[in-house]
Amino acid sequence: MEEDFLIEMGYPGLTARLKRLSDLFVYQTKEFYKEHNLDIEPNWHMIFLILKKHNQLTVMEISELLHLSHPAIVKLINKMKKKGYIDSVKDKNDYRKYQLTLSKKAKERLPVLEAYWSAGEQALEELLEGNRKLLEQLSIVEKNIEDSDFKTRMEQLLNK
Amino acid sequence: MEEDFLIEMGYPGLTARLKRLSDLFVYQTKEFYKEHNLDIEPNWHMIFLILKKHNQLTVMEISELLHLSHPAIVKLINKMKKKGYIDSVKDKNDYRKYQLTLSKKAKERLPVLEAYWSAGEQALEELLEGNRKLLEQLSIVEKNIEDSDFKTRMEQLLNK
DNA sequence: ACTATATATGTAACTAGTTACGTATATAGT
DNA sequence: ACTATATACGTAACTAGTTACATATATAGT
Repeated sequence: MEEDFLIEMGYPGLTARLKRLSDLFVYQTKEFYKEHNLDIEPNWHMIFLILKKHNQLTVMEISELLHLSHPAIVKLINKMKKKGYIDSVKDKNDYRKYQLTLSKKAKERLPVLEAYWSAGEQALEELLEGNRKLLEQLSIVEKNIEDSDFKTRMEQLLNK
Repeated sequence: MEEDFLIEMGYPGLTARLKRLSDLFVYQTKEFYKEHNLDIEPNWHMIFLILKKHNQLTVMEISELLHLSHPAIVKLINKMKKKGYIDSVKDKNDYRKYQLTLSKKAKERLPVLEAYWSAGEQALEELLEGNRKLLEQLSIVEKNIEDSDFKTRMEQLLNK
């Protein structure tokens, strides 16, 4: 491996390495979809899966299940609606909410999409050399952040 | 840990988890700096360190050492210049290049900044429970991508 | 010396997230 | 029943990266 200063930096290089790797996956997946004329975007995958499992969810429910902010979900869902992959009906018991489901078009497309997602999953398995250590290490960090977040820890360590 | 669908997804949830975690570090570090009235941004750290080590670099050299695109570096450097942390002089042998160095102000600020960076590094060590497994697993993925990138692998696996 | 190609920097439009704020509706307390 | 507070969704402005394209200068080939 040629010189990579983010690796050389050690711990402080981690944040940028996480982003760099995530971006690489996103942009290459986007290219992959484009070349195969799939009319979807990389981060729609999680919405397809979550609605396949739960059938019907609101923006806030998706936001909580994914631990992402609700405006992130709103933007995602709006794009998917525009392309006809999501149906949205006003909740009859609570007029603030919209119940979201996969459209007929989305359900029909699923088998085709799953072939491409499967290739992506296998490629990732190759890159991780067939083990889940990276996922496990991430889970450890995620769990520890729930106990006490990064900023809180920095503040405490600064006052020592 | 309460339900987290990105974790439940397994491999396909990885991309979003990397971004989610990176974003959390960035936004909390930004807050941390703001509350302590440090006039810097989180990703400037790597520029301070790389120029401290190499003394003088061009945009392209930084871009290559960090494995980031050159426009990313241009934006970063322009902000740092505006705040007076970077000096930039036209190269006398090659008028396309600008040689970048840390300004006097930057060098004077370093000892103060290092105390805050140290708190960040220790907080990260806590979150990783004092081992470098996450960094090592990332290195494995980064190395494998150099051999054959994610998209190439997806294409090959799709045609099987 | 001239021309073609390569390199360094800069700019525009994009991705996928964030926080801060606004508006509509629902719920709880008196 | 009225009012205060909480919740759901939406929008704006931001972060930190990307690719695609433009321009200036340098270098190589004839």
